[in-house]
Amino acid sequence: MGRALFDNADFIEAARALACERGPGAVTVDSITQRLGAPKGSFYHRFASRDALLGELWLTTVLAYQQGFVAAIEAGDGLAAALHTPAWARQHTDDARLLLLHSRHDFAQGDWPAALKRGVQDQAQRFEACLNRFARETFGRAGPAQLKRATFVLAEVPVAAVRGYLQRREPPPKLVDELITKTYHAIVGDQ
Amino acid sequence: MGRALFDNADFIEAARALACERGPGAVTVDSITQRLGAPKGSFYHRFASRDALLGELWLTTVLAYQQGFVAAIEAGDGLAAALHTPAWARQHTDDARLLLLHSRHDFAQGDWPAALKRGVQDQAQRFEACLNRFARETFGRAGPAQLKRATFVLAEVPVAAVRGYLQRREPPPKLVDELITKTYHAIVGDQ
DNA sequence: GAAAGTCTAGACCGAATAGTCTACAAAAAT
DNA sequence: ATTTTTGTAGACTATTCGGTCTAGACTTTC
Repeated sequence: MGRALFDNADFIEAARALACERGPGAVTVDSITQRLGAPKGSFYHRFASRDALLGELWLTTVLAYQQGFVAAIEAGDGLAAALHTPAWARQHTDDARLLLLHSRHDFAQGDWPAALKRGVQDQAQRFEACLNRFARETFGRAGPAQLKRATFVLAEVPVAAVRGYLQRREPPPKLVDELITKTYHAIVGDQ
Repeated sequence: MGRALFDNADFIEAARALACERGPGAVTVDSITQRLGAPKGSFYHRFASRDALLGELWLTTVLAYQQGFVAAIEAGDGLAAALHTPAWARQHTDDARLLLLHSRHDFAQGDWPAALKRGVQDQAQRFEACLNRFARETFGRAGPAQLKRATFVLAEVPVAAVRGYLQRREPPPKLVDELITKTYHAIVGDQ
């Protein structure tokens, strides 16, 4: 055969499924191509390396996640930003498992392609900007302590509250939202 | 030479150092023996497998961590149990990095020796018992919702609050205790 | 319809790594 | 002193995995 039997998305989708089922470590080039019935050459015709594929998978996932978060912050609604994590986890269980159960480092340890590296930097910077903005608006300034408060309330606590359910492949119950909300008010309400 | 140049602890110590510096994935039998200047045969004379060594490392570390936690619960002091995590992280930075920055699964994926498996089960059970006791004493009963509240307040939040500092190899500041304490009161104070 | 470009196909290579095996040296037991 | 036990020593094996390379099939272009 001589014409496209697969496209980039096929490979990424196979990788996503594998990462979700058996963790990022199980995403090998062989396992991807095997699952797809594609030859190895096809893979390397499209992706520079395994890291390139995994990096792309990670970056697109984190961007999808971050979108709603940024929107909530830009709307000035911190609580909505904090509750975005459980909401998103309910809608996109697989992606949430990918993102919140593993660190970026588990995806690609070696040499990311330059384009991806920049993409990740941009993403991290946008996230940081959100935290800064929230810290300023809520605590008056954005020193280290205020930034930690913001991180705690917007990111650390929501992720921690959701993780156990993701591990057991259960949707986070409404109780999670209650815990996040109470924590939010306890920290933001009286700094 | 014919007599013990090394003992079990030497290998475990080398493994701990490697895991702390470069993550559990970098703990290979070769890297351990190389660091120690020991031959491979010496390793396998003492440990059944790489997983056996890593399992032992993980189990001893988690037991050391858990000790203070259990004591606080048995003294009926939930807040002390919640604050045990940052306190322990300050005193045992390396061990804390090991334990709180990686999951048990990162240590040994394959076949744990039976003795270790039982040890881990016992440990998990003791931990679960603590959560149960706290849930009953604090929320009246120990249903799923009360257990989640207990886990959130005693484990998930403290670990989440501390993680960022461990990643950057900084000791968690007092602010962390404040955040944990406020969260604790917000959840426990008015269930 | 010939040439060029695109994609499939999979054998092959080199590095890393868990684990084995045999030889042997020193201490302990007899 | 001799035998047995214990542990050192490291070459060797098997496997897994990322990545390369060459051959060829199909499409597009001219």
